[in-house]
Amino acid sequence: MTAEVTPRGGLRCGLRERKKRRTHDALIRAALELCTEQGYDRTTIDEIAEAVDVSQRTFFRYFTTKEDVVFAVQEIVEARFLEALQARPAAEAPLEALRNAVLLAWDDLGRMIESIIPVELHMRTYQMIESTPGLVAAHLRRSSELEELIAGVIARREGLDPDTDPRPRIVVAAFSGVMRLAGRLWGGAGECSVESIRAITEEHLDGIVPALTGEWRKKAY
Amino acid sequence: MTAEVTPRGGLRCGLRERKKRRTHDALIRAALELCTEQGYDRTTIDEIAEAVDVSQRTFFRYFTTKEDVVFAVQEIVEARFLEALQARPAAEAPLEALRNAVLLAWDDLGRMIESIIPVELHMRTYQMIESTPGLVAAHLRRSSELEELIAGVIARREGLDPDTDPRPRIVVAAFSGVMRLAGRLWGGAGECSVESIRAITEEHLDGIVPALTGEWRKKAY
DNA sequence: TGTCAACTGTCAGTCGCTGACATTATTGTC
DNA sequence: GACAATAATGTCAGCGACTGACAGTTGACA
Repeated sequence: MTAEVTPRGGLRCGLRERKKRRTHDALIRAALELCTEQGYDRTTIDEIAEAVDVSQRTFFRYFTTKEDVVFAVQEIVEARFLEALQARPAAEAPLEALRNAVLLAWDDLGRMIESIIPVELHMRTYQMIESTPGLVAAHLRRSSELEELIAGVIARREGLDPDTDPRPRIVVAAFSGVMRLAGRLWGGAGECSVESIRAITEEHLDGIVPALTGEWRKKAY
Repeated sequence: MTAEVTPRGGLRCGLRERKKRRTHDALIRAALELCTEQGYDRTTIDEIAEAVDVSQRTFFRYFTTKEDVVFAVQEIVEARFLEALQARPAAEAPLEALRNAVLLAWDDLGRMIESIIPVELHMRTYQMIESTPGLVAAHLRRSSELEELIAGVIARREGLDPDTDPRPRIVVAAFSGVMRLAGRLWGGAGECSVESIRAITEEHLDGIVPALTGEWRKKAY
C-alpha cells in the first residue's frame, strides 16, 4: 500500500483504489462510533479492526497511530478552512479574514464530510476529544502545526516575511487560543449543534481586540 | 507510598521522607540526563530505573507516566510564576502584570531548581521537549491547564467573574501563544542561556498589542 | 523489641505499535 | 483467459509503556 493520501471524491479509479478507500472510511466510522460510545481509552485497536473485519496490522497500515484515526475528519475540515482563508479579499484585516474563513468553514461542514460520517458523529467526536486528556494533547499539537500554516498565509496576504516578522504568528496565536476556548465552552454546554458552536465562535472572535485593548473596569460585560 | 506532593525544602521530616525525596529527585536527574543525551524515545523506563537502582515498578509509583518525570521541574517553575503574578500590584494592566511575572520567574529560576538539577540541564530539557512531538503535545496540554489558573488570577485582579467573562481567558490565550512562540524560537537558535530566552520573551510580549491593532502595512518591522 | 504501615520488588498480563515474511488479490500484458 | 508483477493483507513474534496482585523489606512508634 502506498502512503499517499486517498483523493476524496475520486470516482475514476480502479477496484483496488475503491476498496482501499472503503476500508479507510469504514475504519474511521467504526473507530469514531466505538470511541464516542465507550470512550477512547476503553476502545482497543483490536475492537476497531474486528468491527471492519480486518487485522490489527491492517489498521496500522492506514493510520500510523490510534490518535490518527480520530483526527482524520478534522483534517478535511482544516483543509477547507485554509482554502477559505486564502480566498478572502485582500481588503480584510488579518483577524477579520480569519474570522470569516472559520465561519465559512462551519457553514459547509456537512457537504465536506457527509460522505464519510454523519455530521452528528463528527460533533460527538469533537466533544470526546475535549474530554480525553491524551486527545486534547494531540489536538493542541496538531493545532499548533496548523497555526504555522495559517501564519504563513497571513504573512503572504500582508506582504510580510513569515520567517522574520513575528506579527502574523502573534495574531494567529491569539486567534487560535480563542478558537480553542470557544470549542471548550461549546463542548461543556449540552448543545451540540453546528449552529451553536458557530455562534459561540463568532461571539468570542469579536471579543479579541476589545479584550486586549479596552478599559475593562469601565464597562461591564 | 502516599500520592501527596513531597514538600520541597522540608528538613524537619524523618528518614523515610528524606529517602523518598532522594529517589524522587534522583529519578528526575537520571531521566533528564538520559533523555537529553540520547533522546526521549530512545530512553526506556528500565534504563532510568536501573540508573537509580530501583525497579521499574517503583518508577511508576513516583511518576504516573514517562512524560511526568520530564515535566516535574517545569511544575516548580510554573508555581513560582503564579506566585509572582499574584504579587503584582493591582495598578498594572493584565498583560503588563503577566509580562512582569514571567520575567521575574526567569530571573530567579536558578534558586528554585538548583537543589534538584543544574539549570543548564533544565534548559537542555526545555529544548528536548520542543523537539519531541509527543512531549510538545504534553507540554501544550499542561500549558492549557495552566492557562485556566492564570485566567482565574487575572479575573480576580480585575474583579470579574471568571466563569462568565471570557476576556481574561482571551488575554491569557494571546499571552500563552506568544510565550510558546518565544520558546520555540529560542529552542531553534543555538543560544541556550537563560538570558537569551528572557530577552526573546520580553521582546515578543511587547509586540502583542501593536500586532493586533497596528497598521501593519504602514511601518516596516 | 515487636507491631504496624509504608515502601519496594517480582511477576504476569494488557495494549499500542513495528518488522519480517508468507498469502491473497488486482492489474496490465500477452 | 492465463501470467507475471505488484500491491494489499494476514500472521507471528517482539518491544516498551503501564497496571494489578502479592510478597518481602524497612522505617516509625509504642
